[in-house]
Amino acid sequence: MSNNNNVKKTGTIRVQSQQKILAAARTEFVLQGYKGATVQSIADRAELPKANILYYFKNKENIYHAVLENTLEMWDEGIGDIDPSEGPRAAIEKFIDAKVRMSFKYPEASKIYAMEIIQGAQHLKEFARTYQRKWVREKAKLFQRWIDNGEMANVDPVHLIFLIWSATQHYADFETQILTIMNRADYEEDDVEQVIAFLSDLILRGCGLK
Amino acid sequence: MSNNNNVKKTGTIRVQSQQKILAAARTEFVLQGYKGATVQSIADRAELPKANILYYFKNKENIYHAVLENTLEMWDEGIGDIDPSEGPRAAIEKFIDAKVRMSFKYPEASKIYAMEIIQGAQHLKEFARTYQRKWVREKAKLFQRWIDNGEMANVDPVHLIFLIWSATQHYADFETQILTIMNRADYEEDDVEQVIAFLSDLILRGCGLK
DNA sequence: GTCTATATTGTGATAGAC
DNA sequence: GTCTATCACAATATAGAC
Repeated sequence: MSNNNNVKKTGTIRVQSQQKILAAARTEFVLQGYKGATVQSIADRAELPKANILYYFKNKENIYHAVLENTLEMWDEGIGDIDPSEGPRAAIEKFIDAKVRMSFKYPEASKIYAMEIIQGAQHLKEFARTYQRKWVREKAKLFQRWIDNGEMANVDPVHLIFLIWSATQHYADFETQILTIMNRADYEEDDVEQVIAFLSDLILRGCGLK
Repeated sequence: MSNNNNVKKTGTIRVQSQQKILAAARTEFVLQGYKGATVQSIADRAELPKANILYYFKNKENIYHAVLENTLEMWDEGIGDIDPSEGPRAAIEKFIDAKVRMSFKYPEASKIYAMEIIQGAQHLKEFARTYQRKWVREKAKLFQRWIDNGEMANVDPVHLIFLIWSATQHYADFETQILTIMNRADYEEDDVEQVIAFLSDLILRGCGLK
């Protein structure tokens, strides 16, 4: 009876703390890798005692799982879907647009994902096997139909998807290299639009759509 | 005097052991990350006692440095140079060809490199700042001249280089994902040629060269 | 729900016998 | 040059006081 009235308040602290922990963990996992990121370093970045981290997430692997899940949800939402009726040009344009904006907005999510794949995708083989494979096959079929109808050049649809993935994610994953080469400290407002314009232009022309 | 005659033999063992260690280390660093790869795991993979690893390389960081250097040398050699006199079409074709073959032949080198960049490139900022920046600016100038001469479409040369890098390295770095999506266990002979054909075709057309 | 203290394990690195 | 034994330390995770 004495603490019935602060259930909600407690819940808010819980959610806030978990969010802070996940954000801190994402950064640490990117900078130090899974093994290199210590629970202590995550705690320091989240400005919470180490024991609290383990109170909320039980162990380090659970934190990593939570971070990965979070990342995949983003991947899923951010891409949106392709509307078959709009034709190849609009479809590719929208797809590139969405992926580039995601890369610039959530570079850490892209990096976590990339590292996971590079290291063998131990934690998300199932995701690629089921969800992604299906997604790629569906979209590839759609592109193939457009090719068969003479609406775009005869390019391999699956490799086209890989090309768009790699070219767009590159701006998140290789941020450091790109900025160093361009002699800049950070990306600027214009960069997103410029990259979208460049990639849309080149890829659409490459697909015989310009 | 008693062991004068086996100096050469000893030297060979040294070189052989170092090569075995570097190969094992490269694999471990890719699979487990810098911190996750232990000296013991490298020793096990190289089939040598742990103490021998540290005898040859002093400490773990030195092993990693040696692996990185090795990787950069490959990057350097593999790409070759662009001959300004051969024109944009041959230049881009050769560049794509070289990069794709490298990716399929030395996927681990590409992966090590990618992880290093993603994590902030602490060990090779100098490399990007000096060598790579110069390389990109030189090549970009060359492309710009071709554009100004009307020999190719007006695409941003620096972003074109990024696109070719990302699209080609993708087949090494995201190997796991690509194979899973294509429902295959390994790459096959034909794959290299197919990827080269796809990328050359799309990018050349994208540059107005087809 | 928060935090301190600590048990336990594993790692990098060295000393020293062969 | 090779390898065994060991040290010093850092990490995860838990127990239990508040």
